Amino acid sequence: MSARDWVLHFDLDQFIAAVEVARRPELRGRPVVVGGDGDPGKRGVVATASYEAREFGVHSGMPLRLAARKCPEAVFVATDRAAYEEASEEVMEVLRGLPVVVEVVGWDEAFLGARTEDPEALAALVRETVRTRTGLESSVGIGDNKLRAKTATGFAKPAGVFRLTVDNWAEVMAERPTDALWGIGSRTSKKLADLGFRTVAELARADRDELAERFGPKMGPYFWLLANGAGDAKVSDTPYVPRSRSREITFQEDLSGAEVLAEQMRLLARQVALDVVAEGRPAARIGVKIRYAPFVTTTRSMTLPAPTSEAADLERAALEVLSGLELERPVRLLGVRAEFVES
DNA sequence: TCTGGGGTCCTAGGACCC
DNA sequence: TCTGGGGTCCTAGGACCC
Repeated sequence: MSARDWVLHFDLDQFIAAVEVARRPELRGRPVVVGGDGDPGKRGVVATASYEAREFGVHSGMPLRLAARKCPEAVFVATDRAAYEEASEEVMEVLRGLPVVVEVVGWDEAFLGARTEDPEALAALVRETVRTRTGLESSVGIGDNKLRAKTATGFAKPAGVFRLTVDNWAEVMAERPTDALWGIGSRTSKKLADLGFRTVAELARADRDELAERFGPKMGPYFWLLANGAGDAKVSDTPYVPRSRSREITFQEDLSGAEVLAEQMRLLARQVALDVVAEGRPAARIGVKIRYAPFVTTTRSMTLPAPTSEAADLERAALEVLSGLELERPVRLLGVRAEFVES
């Protein structure tokens, strides 16, 4: 067997719940639900449920209130971003100590590039090293590109390894619905079904021009490539450069009135301004998001007269954009986003 | 839905300019 | 006016992911 390039997709198992259990060992083996401020009576959704909680039908994105009804004996824990960022950084450092190129793609995920004869042995080494150094369980997908590695991880979980390449892509994926593909969600899957493409195999045989007609010049052909398992195989450790920074808040009680909302917007804009300064690059655009009580969401944005990192400028711009919106109806969410100058 | 928060990228229409 | 054609920028919204 000869050495060749492989893409591994590394993914921590139930990451957020695992971090909470690690610092509160008495939670091990119990249904744990992390989300919001830990009060299932309040507005908020599940960030991560432990496998024990998932047995009750609790999953990410589910309203906390509903999770509490499905699993009354669950332990509800507040989200603690700083703790997850710290744990994530620790794991990524462990990965960087291994003979792989590490491309971080989220708190709990990274692509690993490596040349090896035995990718399963490498995957086992990665999992074992992370477990002994951090106590966290993980799964690894092995592929000949990022799409297949990422997809493989879904079959590797929990605490396993799975290989998906050109050799078994069709065998594994052909009869699955199109939303099994990374990048096709429920909306697109439904539209594809309306065109007669229900499975990955059907989409793989579709006419690219027809897809471009329906989904646009980039997305249409891209969906076809996904169905055929094609994709980028380059793993890069070049540091990630963010395009934007945003802050948003869902109020526990709906708010309304120009003054009340402007005050909330000032607080959000100041936070974003701090994020912009920390980033060390000026913002070129400011966007405001408002969600009214019936969950109807509107966004408005403006290009700044000149790129800036000044808190006063960003705050003024956010308030100006906000003032163009209907503010007398009950509002459940306000958000603000700063977009950086393209680099 | 009782529906968070932080991101990315694409699309399409209108404005504007030559 | 019986109103070309192409390029670029701006903006709102859609879709997806973790």
